[in-house]
Amino acid sequence: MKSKYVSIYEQLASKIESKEIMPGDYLPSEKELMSIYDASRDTIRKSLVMLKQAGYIQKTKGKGSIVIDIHQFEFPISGITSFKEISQSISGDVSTEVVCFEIMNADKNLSGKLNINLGDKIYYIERVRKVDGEAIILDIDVINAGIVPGLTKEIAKDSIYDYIENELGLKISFAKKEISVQTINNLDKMFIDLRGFDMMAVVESYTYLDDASLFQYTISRHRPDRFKFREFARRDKNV
Amino acid sequence: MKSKYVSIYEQLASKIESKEIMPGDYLPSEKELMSIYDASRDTIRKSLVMLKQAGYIQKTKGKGSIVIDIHQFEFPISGITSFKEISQSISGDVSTEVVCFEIMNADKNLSGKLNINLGDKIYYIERVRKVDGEAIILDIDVINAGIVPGLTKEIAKDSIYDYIENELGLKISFAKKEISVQTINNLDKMFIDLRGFDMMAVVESYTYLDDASLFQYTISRHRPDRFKFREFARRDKNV
DNA sequence: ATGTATTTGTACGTATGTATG
DNA sequence: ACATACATACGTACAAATACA
Repeated sequence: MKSKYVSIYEQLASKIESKEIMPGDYLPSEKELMSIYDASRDTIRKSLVMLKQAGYIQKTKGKGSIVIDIHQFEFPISGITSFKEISQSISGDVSTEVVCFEIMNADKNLSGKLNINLGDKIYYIERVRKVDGEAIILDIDVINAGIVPGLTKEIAKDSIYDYIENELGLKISFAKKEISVQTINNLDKMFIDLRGFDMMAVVESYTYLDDASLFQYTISRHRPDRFKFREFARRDKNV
Repeated sequence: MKSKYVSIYEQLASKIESKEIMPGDYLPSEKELMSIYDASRDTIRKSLVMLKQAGYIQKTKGKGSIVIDIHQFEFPISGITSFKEISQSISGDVSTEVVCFEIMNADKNLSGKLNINLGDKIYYIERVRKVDGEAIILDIDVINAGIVPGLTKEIAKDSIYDYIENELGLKISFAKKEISVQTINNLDKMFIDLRGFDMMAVVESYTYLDDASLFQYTISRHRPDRFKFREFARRDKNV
């Protein structure tokens, strides 16, 4: 059962996405929204906080909530988004090839990354992402098999996140990410259509479930000409 | 006057930073926090939402709020942070050289970036950032002089954000950022100690005040071996 | 310049629902 | 079954910033 304030957030966000409410316009006041959606001020304000954090609106005391123009021309790449989810907004033919799928015992390096004991079961997966037939991304996933059991090569070819959330019913909650630029390595040379590039944009992620357990360490290596990372940030974190 | 929930957030965050409350520990329950800080549940929950968004804690219904270990080893580079603020957490000798400071009329390109009229007054500033004597970052700032008047070369050498917030009393509120990797250009060759690198990590930012006015467009070009961008992201945006 | 209405921000209270142990 | 803890949703009151007559 979805909560009321999330539902109101989604309705307002979709009105903004569809340009029914344009950038520069003010939303109805909180009082008006209360009667429009038959909700208390508390509920409306929670929806507005979500809109604010997501970069849809800017609130000003005494004035109102204005729609800002961040969302109109591009989709966000930041946050926690699976490749399958991202690929839906990419124009072009997208495919995934699973070039390595192993269940193994964690060595010293990998057990450290996942904060588990030496020898614990993990999945080690390498996937190449192709856009319009060109191999441009190499994803290396290390997944704690004690938390995420039953993975198969077929699932890895489709969407691991989909399996975790919809088959296992687990909730992916938060991630720490680190972006850097690194010189190419042997895996890049083997699997990526490098086109002469000698560096790769690298996103390392540690991803956690809602019980704060770390289940995944990912290295995502992108050919630099096809890499773009977008972020919406707020200096003032108040709610 | 700082609000109560922000003050409680700061107290709890500092207890976490200082390891008085360790990762893995649970915070006192909301009920207990109410009596500790003599506050209502609403106020406590606002503080906890801030802690959650900032990556300090994970909340679980029925259990409590556990401290997670994201903040222990590193500071975030993401968000809206001035170079002066970042440099305080860098070990090493940091300096800034203002290699270009001009007030000029916006041409077609720059007026488009700042969403102003052709010919409006802007500041165009180029700054080289050195760490331990080595030039590793080139920052190019285009600032709307109608919104941020009175800039000087001296201010640019110190901190423009400091001037905007503390001298002009304006509030920097949000930014849209885009990270990419680009081949070096003539400015890089002129000002950066390239050490043979032929690409740069580039962060483009559009930064806004709290009245949703766009005042700054920045291109920050980093030598790739010294570039690192960290983000904390949540898949579930509820408040 | 002043006062008033509007709008958002903060703080508190109460009740009920849902997940955990 | 029960107690505990967080989540949602309703309400009230007042403060602070803004807009306007």
